[in-house]
Amino acid sequence: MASKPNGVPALRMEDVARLAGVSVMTVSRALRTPPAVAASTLAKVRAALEETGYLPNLVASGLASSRTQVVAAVIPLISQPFAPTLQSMSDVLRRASYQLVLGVSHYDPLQEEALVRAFLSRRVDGIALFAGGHTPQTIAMLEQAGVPLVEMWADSATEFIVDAVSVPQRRGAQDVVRHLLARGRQRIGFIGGSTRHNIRAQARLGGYLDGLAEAGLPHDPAACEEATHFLMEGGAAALARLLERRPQLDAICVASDILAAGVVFEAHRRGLSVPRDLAVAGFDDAEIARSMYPALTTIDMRAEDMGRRAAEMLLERTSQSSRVDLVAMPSRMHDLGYTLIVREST
Amino acid sequence: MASKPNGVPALRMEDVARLAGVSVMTVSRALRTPPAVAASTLAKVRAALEETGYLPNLVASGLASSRTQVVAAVIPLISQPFAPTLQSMSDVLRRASYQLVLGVSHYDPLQEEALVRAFLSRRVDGIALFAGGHTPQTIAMLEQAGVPLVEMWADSATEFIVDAVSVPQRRGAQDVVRHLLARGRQRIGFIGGSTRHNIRAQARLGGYLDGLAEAGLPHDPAACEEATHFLMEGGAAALARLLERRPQLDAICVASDILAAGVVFEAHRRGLSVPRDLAVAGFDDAEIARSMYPALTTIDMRAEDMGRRAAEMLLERTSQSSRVDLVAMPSRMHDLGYTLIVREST
DNA sequence: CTGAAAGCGCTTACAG
DNA sequence: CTGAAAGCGCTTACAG
Repeated sequence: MASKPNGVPALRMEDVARLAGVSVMTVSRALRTPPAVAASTLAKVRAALEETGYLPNLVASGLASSRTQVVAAVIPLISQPFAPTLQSMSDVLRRASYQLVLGVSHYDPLQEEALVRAFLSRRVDGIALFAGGHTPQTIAMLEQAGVPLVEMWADSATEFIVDAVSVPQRRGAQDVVRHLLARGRQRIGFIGGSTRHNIRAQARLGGYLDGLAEAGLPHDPAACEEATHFLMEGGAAALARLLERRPQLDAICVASDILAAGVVFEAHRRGLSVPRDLAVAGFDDAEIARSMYPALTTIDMRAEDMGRRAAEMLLERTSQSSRVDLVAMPSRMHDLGYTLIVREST
Repeated sequence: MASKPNGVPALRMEDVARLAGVSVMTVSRALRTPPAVAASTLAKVRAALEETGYLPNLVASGLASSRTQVVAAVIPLISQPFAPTLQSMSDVLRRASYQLVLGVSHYDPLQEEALVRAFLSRRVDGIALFAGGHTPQTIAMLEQAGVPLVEMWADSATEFIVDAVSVPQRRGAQDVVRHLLARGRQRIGFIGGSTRHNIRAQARLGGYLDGLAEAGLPHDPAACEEATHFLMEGGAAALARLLERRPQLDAICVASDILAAGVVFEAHRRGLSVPRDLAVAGFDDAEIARSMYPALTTIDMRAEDMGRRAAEMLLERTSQSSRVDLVAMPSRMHDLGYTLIVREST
């Protein structure tokens, strides 16, 4: 079975035990709870470990202990602004001896469902999802599995399953509009991602509309445009469509920095100066927001805190037991707040 | 053990078998090799599967079969230009019923070693690494484990362990210099990443020097700068340092599009027009290269083909047996070539 | 502090 | 086409 063509099998704990002159249980203890082993025994085991270069079989230990020490995260896209969230999540988990595995859903509830199914089959000890847009089957599987679960990037008004980390995105978008109005802009357009299956896109559009309403400005549907995909090109193309209908806009509230960067590039391509001719504000405080010229005014979404807090919430659940009752459990929502960062683009 | 607080244990194959009135072996076969089961039996099993919502325990099956159906990739950074590689890798692997798991090394050989150790402990069926910069321990572990292995993003002249997918990056950088010279530029600077532990950075710097030498131009070390990190800000800061020493440069050959974007932003910030005052060429054909204004001249590194081919090479090895002899095995290098893409920035 | 026994939930290999 | 037995390499739970 697990043998090379030339017949050398993989090392087992038993090989280490024989070399150290102890039982496998003692090797197992030396690896997991060293203080529970006599110092002299520990030294013998460690010497044998060193000599053989033994690597524990975590598949076997996962089966025996019903704990895989793996946590899964399903993200919509493998790109900014999610990288800092994953980084901090991974850091917190690693310190607790958990490994983070990733799945990418492309904003597709069915792909998310397939990923959740695969992760549950691998018996991960916890799952982090992005809030909203789950299929009923996904939720049913999670409840049946009783796996610790946290949702991230929720809006503070969002529905969620048990635990969530949120940011008041709707209010954030409203603050962007207030800021643009305070800068003297009156004809403010909006570019966002598809609101289908995406509560973040919905919340941001909602905040834009709140901001207009608060100022007594009418909602002009023709001044709103949906980007076809979350790439800079998507933002550029959306601005082109928008300006064709409403060439007199003097500001754009954009629901993502990636899209906003594309908006700025397209404005430059058309000879418009940002912010003189067109003010552009983004969302997320992604890397490009502070790096590009002009630097983007944006909403800091606490991406790093989001990952840290999500990981901590998961760890609290996993420490309780390997299976939890998602339905009966009191749910928790941790709201992180946000900050409007004013830079050169507005 | 694997039971909820309220006492409901996780479903096992045995539960499905009992409901379907067959043995666990028949359920196992129905799941993995349906044609080996009689149609009427299959129907009964499938009904039971459906009714229970059973999810196979892949941890147990991994232990029993010595195959986890998981392939690991260790990447330097979770960002462009690696996303398309991971995407195509993941697609090819999924079609073959393998799952891709990711590790991020931050260009640190010790972190790579820790990741490889973790993946080997989880008994992944294959590992994809970025070529170069491995510790001796990493290589020793891989050889002892006998795990199928492929290295990506090698330069065609690079050393590698067994299998590799490469692009002639050195020649690519040389072509960039030729292109800049053909555009009439004479004072061409260079900005790259740290060449420490990074054969890609080394190859690209080498190509730049080849290009100068070919044209009979002297190598001016003060016209070369190393970015401190692979972010746009790193490219911007590097240009600032470079122009302080050599303000008369009329072109910059940059070893990465991300850095090149930062270079363009910094040029704009200083009131320099790109390409009129300063031509800027990147490398990788990352998303931002075609999206930004001005769009970047760059080298298409076949990022997508790289992932596809790497996955295929791994699958060929895993199909042979679960353990392979990396030392005795004939190694294979697949070179993908590259394309110079001329856009607005030069 | 240490170890022998049983078991985790599957698959392999074999028998019928 | 189907199933009973053995085993994958660990950990749990218990005994000493």
